[in-house]
Amino acid sequence: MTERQIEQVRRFNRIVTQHVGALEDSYLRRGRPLGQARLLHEIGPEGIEVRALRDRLKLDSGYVSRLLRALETQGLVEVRSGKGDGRVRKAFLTPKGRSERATYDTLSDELAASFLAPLDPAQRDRLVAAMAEVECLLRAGEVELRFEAADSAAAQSCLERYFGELAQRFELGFDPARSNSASVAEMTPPAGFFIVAWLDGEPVGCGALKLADAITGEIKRMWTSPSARGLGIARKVLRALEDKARETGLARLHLETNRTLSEAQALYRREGYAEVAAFNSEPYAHHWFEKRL
Amino acid sequence: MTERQIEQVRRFNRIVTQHVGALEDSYLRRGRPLGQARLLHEIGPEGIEVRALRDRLKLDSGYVSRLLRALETQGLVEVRSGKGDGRVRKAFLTPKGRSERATYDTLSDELAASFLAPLDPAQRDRLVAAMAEVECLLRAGEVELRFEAADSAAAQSCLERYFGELAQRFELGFDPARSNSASVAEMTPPAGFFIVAWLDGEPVGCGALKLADAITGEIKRMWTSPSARGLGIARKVLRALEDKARETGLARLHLETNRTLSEAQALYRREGYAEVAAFNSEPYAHHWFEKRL
DNA sequence: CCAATTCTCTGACTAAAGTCAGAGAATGAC
DNA sequence: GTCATTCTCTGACTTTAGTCAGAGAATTGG
Repeated sequence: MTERQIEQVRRFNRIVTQHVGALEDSYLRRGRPLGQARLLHEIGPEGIEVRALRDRLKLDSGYVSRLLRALETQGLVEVRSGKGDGRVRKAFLTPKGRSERATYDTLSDELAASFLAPLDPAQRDRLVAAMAEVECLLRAGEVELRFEAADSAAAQSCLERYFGELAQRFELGFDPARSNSASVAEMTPPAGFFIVAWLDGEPVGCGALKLADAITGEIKRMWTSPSARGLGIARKVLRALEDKARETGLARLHLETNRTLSEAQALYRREGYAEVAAFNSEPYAHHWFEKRL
Repeated sequence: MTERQIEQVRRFNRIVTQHVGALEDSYLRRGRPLGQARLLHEIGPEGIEVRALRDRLKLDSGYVSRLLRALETQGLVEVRSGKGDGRVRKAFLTPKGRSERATYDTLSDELAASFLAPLDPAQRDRLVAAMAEVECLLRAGEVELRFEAADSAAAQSCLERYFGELAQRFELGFDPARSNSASVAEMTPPAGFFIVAWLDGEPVGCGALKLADAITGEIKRMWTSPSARGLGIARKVLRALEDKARETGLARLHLETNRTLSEAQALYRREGYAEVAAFNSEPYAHHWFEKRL
């Protein structure tokens, strides 16, 4: 990365914190100490466990307790023991607290509007588009890949969602049992690998590498959660699997895909996979690809 | 502005403050109280007058004084009376303070780099471009227009810089005396108007409207500071002058321009000015424009 | 030269933010 | 059933952040 880029990022940081930060502070605290205001926002309409609150805001337990007491005496919050574990207490908004939060919401809208107000419509569109792009790329930067056991909770949750989606998208539905196998055993080292993409502590994508023979690997189970599309997760996963394949000494990778998955095909072509004749009889496949490593 | 836009701005605010804000705090304070850290950054390599410091950070005079004392006892800062006015004191960084600031600089670079690091080169370019766009548009939103007396300090500073630039750009140089007049009197209500664009308390652009006859106005002295180009300032100034012209009951606007000022011509065309035959003998003009209001 | 003003500093505050060491109840492991 | 652990809370702090009133020097306007 170049000096120019770093310079731009720094300038951006400065300007944006000035704008957002300065305004947020004066605007959104509504005369309340920052600590209390933060708590109030963090307690959603569903309530939140006190320990979760502590965790999220990274505050001392005594401090949180005191802040909650303050909000309670203002009649904004109610803390009561939830059902289940009697030690854990949960904070809820009272009606008054809810309306306070609603006011905050309105102000937050106003703050956002104040960014747009001085601009003309064309500039507004540009600003919004650029903000979406920044947001998307910052989030993309937060994605973390980790190889996981194929039978881990995260892996299984990905696979379930993946199969569910295939069932919806394929003309004929999808039944994993009819498809060529990629069993847990086949995706467990050293027979294969399963990788999970994480974002904000949630699994949002996956992919698997299955060693077919001494020189051939198969890419399987490539999936990205709809909530995390457009962040380049699939590409990252694919590249990570390719690295792993190279490391393992493989010379080529195979994969097949269904014609309804056009984004996937575009990705494979972009990443250097060439369409080849069918190398297996996967019933759900319409295209077969190969890449030499 | 639409709900979708506001939603996007809010999401952007949230994400960015999380990223920048959270990191900046823990990263850049280096164990120092925020107030001290802010002061340390604001005292540049040249030193800074204490009152300027107060102004910039909007802090109480007693508070600043105390913070400076704290930095002094840490050996980071030295406060001494400057030459000239004996009341005004100026804060300077000691060598130790300078190195402390250098460390901060490095960390700030690292922070910026941490945004870029997880991305691939194409994504980095996209992020940097989007950040530049956001920065530019946020700054554009901060521009303020004010009608000012044509002989005010701001107006004169703009005009001086404007003439200086013309002298550089025109093949034949530029001598205001040879050019068609737009004297202070002619730009003073009700004979005419002078408008100044402000950004961060600095004049960064100007424009004038001179009433030629009962139905005709002339646009003159359109200029934007090089430091503020690309923010749409000229367009804003032009539109404000047009509004003023309409208000005054004018039916058409005239303006002329030199062939070297191609951006200006593009602007005039975009804003609905049509090129017409020369309506005066301005020696520096190559193109004459008219717009019906 | 005098009076008003400007600039910085100190003393004396208050409020918020945050830390630390337990106490007391509930739970989990064995 | 006992003991260690978990979770929340209170009391007793410290440090930051920020305000206010005024003192004392230097400067400016007339």
